[in-house]
Amino acid sequence: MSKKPIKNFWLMKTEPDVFSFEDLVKAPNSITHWEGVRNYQARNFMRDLFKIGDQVLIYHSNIDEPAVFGVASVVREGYPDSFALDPKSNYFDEQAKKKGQSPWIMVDVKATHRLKNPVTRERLKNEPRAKSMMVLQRGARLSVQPVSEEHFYLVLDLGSPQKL
DNA sequence: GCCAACGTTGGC
DNA sequence: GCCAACGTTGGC
Repeated sequence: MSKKPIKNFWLMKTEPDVFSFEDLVKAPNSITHWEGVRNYQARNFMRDLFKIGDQVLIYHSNIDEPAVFGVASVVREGYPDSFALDPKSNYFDEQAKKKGQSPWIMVDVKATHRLKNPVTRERLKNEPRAKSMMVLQRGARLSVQPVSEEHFYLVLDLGSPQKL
């Protein structure tokens, strides 16, 4: 008898002007490395808790109507974000370069479902069952956040996911 | 474009 | 180790 693996659920924010869910869909095999996370708490989630098969809600922030647009799954667990060492990258980290080692972590994710009805922030705010979602809390800036299983499936229910 | 909330930096 | 100053995020 094998133990059922514990799957985690996450939400990752992205600014669609920089990288959108559709950009992820269009990437080779719909896979990309999620570079540029420069917050320790978010990094620690990716380093310590992201497991292959975990499911991720992809959320667009900093736009008129912030919303969850799709679902991705983790296909590679945490590894060093080498963009921190590349002076040409927007995510260059001078300190990391000096040390010759990147303290930052990235993961690879693959788009699996597009939400036919993107679930807007407004919609979630009007949904009592979503009230405690981290992304809705005042001042919640964390770009990588845990999501409960209940909230994950609630968003899917509201969004009419289509398999890619 | 504004600004509240938050994280980081650096002087002391 | 405190905390003011500063920079960034991101909703509105």
